Amino acid sequence: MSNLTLEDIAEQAGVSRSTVSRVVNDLPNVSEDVRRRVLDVIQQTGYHPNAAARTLASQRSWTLGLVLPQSVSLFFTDPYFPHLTKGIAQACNEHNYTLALFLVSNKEDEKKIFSRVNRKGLLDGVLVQSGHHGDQQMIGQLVDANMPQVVLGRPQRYDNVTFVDVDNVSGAYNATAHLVRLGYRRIATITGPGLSTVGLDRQAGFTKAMNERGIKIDEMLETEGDFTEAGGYYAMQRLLPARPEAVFVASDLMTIGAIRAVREAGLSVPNDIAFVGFDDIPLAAASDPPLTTIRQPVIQFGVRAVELLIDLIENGIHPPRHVIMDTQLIIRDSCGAIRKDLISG
Amino acid sequence: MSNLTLEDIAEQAGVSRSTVSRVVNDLPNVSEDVRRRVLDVIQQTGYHPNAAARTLASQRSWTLGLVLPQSVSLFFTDPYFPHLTKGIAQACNEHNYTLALFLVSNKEDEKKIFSRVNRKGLLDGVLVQSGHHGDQQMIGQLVDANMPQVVLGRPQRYDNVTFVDVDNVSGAYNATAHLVRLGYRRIATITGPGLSTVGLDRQAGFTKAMNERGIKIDEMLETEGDFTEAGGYYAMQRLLPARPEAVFVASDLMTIGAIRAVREAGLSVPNDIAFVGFDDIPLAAASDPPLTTIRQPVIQFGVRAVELLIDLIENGIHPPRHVIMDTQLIIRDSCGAIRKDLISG
DNA sequence: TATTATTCTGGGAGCGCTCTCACGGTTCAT
DNA sequence: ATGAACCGTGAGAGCGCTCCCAGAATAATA
Repeated sequence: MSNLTLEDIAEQAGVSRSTVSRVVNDLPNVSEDVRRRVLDVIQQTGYHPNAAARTLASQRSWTLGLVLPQSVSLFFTDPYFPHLTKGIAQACNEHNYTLALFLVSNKEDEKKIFSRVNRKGLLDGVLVQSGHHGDQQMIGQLVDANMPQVVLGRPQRYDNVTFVDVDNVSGAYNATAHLVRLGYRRIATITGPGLSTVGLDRQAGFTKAMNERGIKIDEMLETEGDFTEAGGYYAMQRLLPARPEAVFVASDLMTIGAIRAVREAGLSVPNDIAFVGFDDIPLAAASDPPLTTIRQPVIQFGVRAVELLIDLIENGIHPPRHVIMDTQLIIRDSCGAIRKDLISG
Repeated sequence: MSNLTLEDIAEQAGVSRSTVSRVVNDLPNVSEDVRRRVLDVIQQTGYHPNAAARTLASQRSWTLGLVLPQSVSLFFTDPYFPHLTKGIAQACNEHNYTLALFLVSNKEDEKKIFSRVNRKGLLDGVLVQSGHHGDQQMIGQLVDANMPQVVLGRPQRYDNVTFVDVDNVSGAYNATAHLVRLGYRRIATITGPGLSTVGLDRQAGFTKAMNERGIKIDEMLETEGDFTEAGGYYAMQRLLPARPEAVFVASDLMTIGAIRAVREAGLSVPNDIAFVGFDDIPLAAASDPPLTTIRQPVIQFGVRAVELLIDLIENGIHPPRHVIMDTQLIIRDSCGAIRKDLISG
């Protein structure tokens, strides 16, 4: 049906191709009369401009790429990434960009994907999720290729790259400080993988809060998770013999796993062990008990990243910008705040 | 850097543009000698063909669209869709297609997205998730526009459209039959939304199993959920007064919510009420208790859909095909099978 | 009224590729 | 030796759009 071209519309409206192009792109210098006539023909025929031709001629594809590296195969497990993707997709719609999704699932994929991402005439710019340090290669290559790029999360080396991040340090700090405030002293932490900046930052926030409060950190009370539910479960089993009163866990999903381990050991949350998580995934409020956690502005995060990228595309490469977004402590039951209130009240 | 064209490579290699094109596209009729020479130049210069130009000339974009309608804003809540997306993305990579993601988040979006999806020169074909009956419009429009399309899940009207679906009826049948086999008689069900074929099919399977076993269905034991955790929770609260012995729930996420309601009522799973869910999401195995459920071949499902779509694109529109995939009963603790075994053993 | 500025419109030259066709050079059967 | 068949190569004509530039038409100024 719609193999119509600009030329066809021009003919039917009795004007030139250039004029139709002006109407389609909403440019000035077209008389009201002509504009209406052209618009009518377009309406009647159901004409849509050909995207490839437009891209070729204008050197703009109106398409953004979202690259999620291999370490994010968690994609379908932790609701964080789908949620983020939604924010990004929404923002793309808003700005009339198309979103191309690149999920790297193995080392072989990575090459294919990079050559596709880097191909001229496909993407105007790229959002890259920063994951383990092994993923950083892509970022460097894109810098070299002069492809407009915004990194999601703080990359390992970030001096010449624009990124958006959440203030993980202060988030973790607040979570830990909250536990201290409630009177806990034997506070443990389940960290993220040591290779990720997110994991490291959250651990740093924990350490900072403990140090500032003058609480010594027992090394038996620090253990590493991998951001999965099962990872949280096993981490907690390792922690249990050291008898922590409270745990700051670097993600909600791991917290859910950790609580499962606590239950299995015949203990209860928060009476025997209190928890604060991170992320505020939808399940956090519905968990048993509801999770006290650090909320990230996930949707806003995605939106902001897209805005930065579009700015980069449309206004050229200026000095790299670093946007850090704030988190928020959400108090529910898992930290025992309510119980404490009752006692002190 | 790479604003090289075919012509540049041709010049450097001392051949014509056509020959370079043949080499790049791995076509025959190029002497080994020349091919090597051209390949060398490409290697050295880091040349990549321009995607838009290729698309314009060949009328093929090597890009597939994935459209998730508004009713799937669950996207970031139920792990099912991310998981499916992963399967699709993987298959796209495999076949060297790029995946464009279209998440409809409101009515306004829908128009924008449709006109983008339908635009010539952007997509070679589209995967559309079938959701509520309100979403069916897109499918019809794409048929009208002659856009190659594969529907994910069975659409309302499906005579002239290719789709992939899971055998929801037999899955639900097996789930229910399993509960009957374990000796339960007061069996309830939490269905999906009445507007979705998935929900309806699973309910049909439940009904069929009950009828075949000669068990009357108490209408107090049927209630509708919306595929969310909270929906399962509230549905279960409605069901509790009717005192069911067992419940077949149309999704794992709702099952998790339902179990939460049971616990809050001071009852235990599976001792007081047994459960079978549907989907086998990753959390199902880690839930407390681990969920007996119907596993869907999610990844395979996505892969199959992509294969069908590519076939449609490359070999033209033949009679629509309907692929139905099998499910599998995964027995864990929530159905009480283990307890029953102990009693009978 | 003559002159200059301003608005509208059409023509043309690409954007970087694919694909058909034609042509010289081999190789084969006749 | 002669014609047919075939392979490797290059030239040319698009694919459907944007965007610059040059006229024509109109409006504003002297």
